[in-house]
Amino acid sequence: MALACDLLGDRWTMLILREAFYGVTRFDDLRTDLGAPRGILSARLKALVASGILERHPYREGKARVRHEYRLTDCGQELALPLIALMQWGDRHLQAAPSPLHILDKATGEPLHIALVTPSGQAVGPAEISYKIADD
Amino acid sequence: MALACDLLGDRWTMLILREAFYGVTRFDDLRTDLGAPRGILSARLKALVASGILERHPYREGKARVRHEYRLTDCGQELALPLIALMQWGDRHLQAAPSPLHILDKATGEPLHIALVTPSGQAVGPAEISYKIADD
DNA sequence: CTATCTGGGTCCATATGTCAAACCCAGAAA
DNA sequence: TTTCTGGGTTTGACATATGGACCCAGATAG
Repeated sequence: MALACDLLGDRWTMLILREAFYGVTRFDDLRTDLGAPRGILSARLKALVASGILERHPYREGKARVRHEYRLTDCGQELALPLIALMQWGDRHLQAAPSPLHILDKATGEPLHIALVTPSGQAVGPAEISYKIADD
Repeated sequence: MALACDLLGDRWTMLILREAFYGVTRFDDLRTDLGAPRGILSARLKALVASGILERHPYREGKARVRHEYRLTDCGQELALPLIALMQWGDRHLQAAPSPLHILDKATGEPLHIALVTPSGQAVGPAEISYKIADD
């Protein structure tokens, strides 16, 4: 977890990933959306690629020359849960503009929220949880 | 969410909160566990208190003089979900020492993991999720 | 009464990170 | 041949982090 914090624990990385989930994959789009300096953005993207969260994909639009976009890998996709958890916490506890992103069940359209579940997929309330430190 | 990142998105804050969940509440204990410089720790704790995630509680041990400990508020307690989500992601994807903390169902002892659930408490797989941007 | 120890900090000089603006490069268009 | 544009890297001023020295209060020792 210290590693995860090292990797994600700076002002921009989480925001870059949020944009990636929104589908923003191009350098300049990220830059204008986030207002991050080019140098920082470049460094963060490089680090995220190096750690396997993003992948650099070449693409070409019409007959323009080859460009690159940054796509989430599977590993990166799975960061959705922590990110959504953080977003929902922020929406509940920070009196800021709530995030406009709603997460819905594809079939029923019900809103979804983050919780702890048993292996069989049943949610468990905060009161029913116990923590245990492994011996090893 | 930008606010949440601003608040939590630095190298130490998450780690401080992890310690708080482990039950470490005193300045010097935090300092030795994390190896963080005093000044930073002091500043982070102040910020976390100011934003309502921690509370400063006076206490006295025997007849020593009054000290303070930093306890999670309710708002801080709810950060457990994002933190656990991040921890589980790190355990799965970062080849680091896995965190020794296991999260169990108090009744059955089953291991719990983070997921998205419907309002009725049923877990939903990643494939069954749709995202929607609010109009407003 | 003075010296000293300890938890809980603050202060300060330096190393590191962040920022904005300037520069570079490749291919397409003019 | 010059200019434009996406996608960067370099540069040098500025902000933040770091670790060490210093401070303060109450308890205890001499």
